Formats: sequence, structure tokens, C-alpha cells
Amino acid sequence: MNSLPRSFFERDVVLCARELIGCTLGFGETKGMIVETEAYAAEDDPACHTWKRQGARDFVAGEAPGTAYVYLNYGMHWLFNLLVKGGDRDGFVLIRALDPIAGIRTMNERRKSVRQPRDLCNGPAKLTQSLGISGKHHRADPLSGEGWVLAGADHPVEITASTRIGISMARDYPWRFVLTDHPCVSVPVR
DNA sequence: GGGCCGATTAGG
DNA sequence: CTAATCGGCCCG
Repeated sequence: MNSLPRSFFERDVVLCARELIGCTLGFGETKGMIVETEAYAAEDDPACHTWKRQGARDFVAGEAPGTAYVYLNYGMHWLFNLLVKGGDRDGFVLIRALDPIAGIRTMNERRKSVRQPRDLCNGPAKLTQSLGISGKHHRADPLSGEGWVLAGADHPVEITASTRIGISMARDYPWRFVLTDHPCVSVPVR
């Protein structure tokens, strides 16, 4: 499998978010193709945690590119990001949706009331639940091998850009990327 | 310590 | 549409 090199995360965070579409993310026995991402820039982006949180700024400064930034949102949902730094713009890429590839049985056990496979990972908190990712994976290194898979796309894919979901600041930045018309995307692009 | 705000989700 | 549920931040 063509694992992504560390240098993949040493460039512009927005470009990196775009390039992650079509890549494969796996943890344990579960795996999926990334079909939706968002970029959050460490500077000049009011929607990024770095805007308000010293801890997020420390994370960017102190961790290696490719490191997992996992945080609890709304007191109950874990969201998974990858740190990008060393290029034109540092920041985080939020992984928002996957097309399940492996471990569907396990995903179904971890999530309840899911009717169709397409609903297993079609949201940022849904995919962490399906893959078994939580706060204890904060600062993990998905490029280490150790239970993780982060591999390049097999084929070129068509990508659609749009504005980010669920934020109140910087609503107009076109930093959300989806695999065009893919059924596992969290919210249809308008 | 108290109040407020979320990069969300499931359910009515 | 709303409840759920909690860490970080901003006060005081």
C-alpha cells in the first residue's frame, strides 16, 4: 500500500485538504476512503481553534506534520484532524466523511440505528465512532503504521469545493472539499 | 466558581 | 426543531 510520506503534510493546509480526497484512512480493522475534508488555517482563520485556544497554537508549534489532533465537540463527539505544517500555510485538516471499505461489521457494532452502510461514516463524529477513534488518540501518529493506514489515492478523483459546515466565523472560505456527488458525503453540496 | 459557546448527532 | 453534555475561555 502506498502510505503517504510525511512530506504530504508539509505544505499549504488548503491544498493538503484537497489532496486528501480519495486517500484511504484506516484504524484497526476498519478502513475507508476519504470523501470529505475541511481545511482550518492556523493564521487568519477565525474558525480555527488556534484563533481562540492557546492549546491549539501550542499543538501546531510543538507537534510533527501528520500528527492527529482529536478533540471533543458538543461534549460528546470526537472529531479527527491531521496537522499540516511546514508549507505555505499551517493548520488542520478535518476528516468529515469516509466511504467504508473494510470492517463494516465492526462499524455497525460501534454505531447503532444505522440503516445503510453509507450512513456509517458520513459525518465527522460518525467516522470517529465507526473507526474507534477517541481522545486517547490525540497526538497519535497515523503515519507510524501502528494500527493506522493513511494511503494515497488509487485513481484521480473529481473534487468539488464549497464553504465549510457548521461554523459561525469565516463562513465564506471555500475550504471544504468533497468527492463530487459521492453518496457518503455528510451534507450535499449546494 | 459561573456562564457561554461550540468544526454534531439522533430523534420527534 | 431540540436535547444531550463537557472542555476551554472569559470574566469576576
